[in-house]
Amino acid sequence: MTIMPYAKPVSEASSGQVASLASQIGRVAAPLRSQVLEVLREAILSFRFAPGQRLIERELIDMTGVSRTTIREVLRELAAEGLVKTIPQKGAVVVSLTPEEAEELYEIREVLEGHLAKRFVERATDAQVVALRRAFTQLEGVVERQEGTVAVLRAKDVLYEVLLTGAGNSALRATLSQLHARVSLLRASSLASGPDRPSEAVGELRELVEAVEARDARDAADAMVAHVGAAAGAGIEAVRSSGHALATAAN
Amino acid sequence: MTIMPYAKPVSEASSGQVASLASQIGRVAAPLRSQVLEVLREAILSFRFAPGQRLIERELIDMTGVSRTTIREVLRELAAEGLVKTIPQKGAVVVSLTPEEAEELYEIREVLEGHLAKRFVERATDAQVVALRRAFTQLEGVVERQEGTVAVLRAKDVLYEVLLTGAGNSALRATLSQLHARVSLLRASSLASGPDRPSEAVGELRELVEAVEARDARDAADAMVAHVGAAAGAGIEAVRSSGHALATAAN
DNA sequence: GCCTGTCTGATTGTCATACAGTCGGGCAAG
DNA sequence: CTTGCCCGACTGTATGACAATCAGACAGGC
Repeated sequence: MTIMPYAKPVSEASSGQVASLASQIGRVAAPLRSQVLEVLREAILSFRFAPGQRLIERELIDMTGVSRTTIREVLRELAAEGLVKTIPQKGAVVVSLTPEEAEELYEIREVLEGHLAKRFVERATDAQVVALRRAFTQLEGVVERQEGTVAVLRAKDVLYEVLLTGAGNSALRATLSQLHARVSLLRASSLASGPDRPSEAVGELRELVEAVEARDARDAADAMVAHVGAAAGAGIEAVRSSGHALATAAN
Repeated sequence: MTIMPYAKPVSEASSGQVASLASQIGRVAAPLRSQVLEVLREAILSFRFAPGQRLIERELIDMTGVSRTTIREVLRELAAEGLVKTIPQKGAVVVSLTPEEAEELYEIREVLEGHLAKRFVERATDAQVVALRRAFTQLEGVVERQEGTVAVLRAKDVLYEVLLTGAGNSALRATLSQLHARVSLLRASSLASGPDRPSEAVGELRELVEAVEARDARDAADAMVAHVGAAAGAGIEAVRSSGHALATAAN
């Protein structure tokens, strides 16, 4: 895992209209830091770093090839995101959720995603509703054809993306992203989920999509709440059983 | 503003049962970093650093007396909290909210605080309900006696604290704290609020307290939503008028 | 054999310094 | 007045260093 300093001639864009140009020009500027942040975040969420594992600065330096300064700043950001916990004199440790904490997070998600659904119904354009249906159909296909957990997660992400965009509240998007990231710390190696949570989820989401197409905000919110609630049940159940804080891809 | 490195011979305790003892022993260790973080956060929220103001590392170093390493790590944390925005090649700038962003934040607060009220009704002990009433009475007194904005804010904080504790969801607490911090970036120097938002707020909160005492979760949630909604209206209105992103202590 | 005091290595917390890259603004030339 | 160059101010990143702390090994005493 080596990060070439300024390897990719990409640019994180400074702002506004220039952004699009910047990428064409090949201006970089994507601070090394943000690249490292992405790499580590990804590593945590994909469980290459297991929950509870210590993240030793020296090792991260060796892995990434960047300096300690950079690593430390990244660790602060990860800590603020809730993916890592910093123990004084001990350093960073990948967060591992207790069932109680998981429950709390799901509780918040339920509320916010209910709102998300409601807002989507209220604000989304017809095109966005169509996009939602399309994303759902896609997900449905992936689940039916049993293309594997990763594919399912990717399809779900797309669907979520549609919802978040359609709801038009970037603060909500940011908040939910963070919650999702933290919750997904549950989904560990033991990808042996419950019976077949995926197909159940599809059923729940179908309700959502139909409510949205009917432009019924309340039904949509209810469907979403039900969905998250079910996911929470499955997820937390899995955590409780599988010993520590490892769970499944309940959602 | 000088932070004595390890000024207080305190140490942040390692864990568990020792913690309580540690404080007696006077062991600290509160990493310098966290002290600086608090100082800067406070400085931002109290508008000693105005929204939009650049936070130049060198100056922060001079102000606090800590090294650049520490300052930079703190800035990353503040950025993750949403109090500061980092512009590539330009550094940290105190966030200044646009009316739209403010609206988005209030929207989320509305949802989450409605839930907070509901949860409080469902989970709080009788003692906590009494504490809520007490906090409210206190606030009421402060507002009536016109003891000033600071006193009002402090009284509100107490009331919130009771709610958050009673609701028993620490993730919710963390999320809301962050939202509150960001929203309060609106409340700038121009403390000339609307007509008399404070007393209106008291009225709204009375509804809340009464609903709670009646153990009516739905009413409590509604009251809270109404309260936040009103605060949002006042706050955002103030922002729009007072030019940039300065507003009032609407709430 | 079990408990306790001590030593040591591994790591973090913090600091000082250095240097390239970038941005903004001033200054000079056309 | 516009264009282009130069400089100073900062950030982004790297490096080396040192004190403090913690965990575990180790040895000595009861």
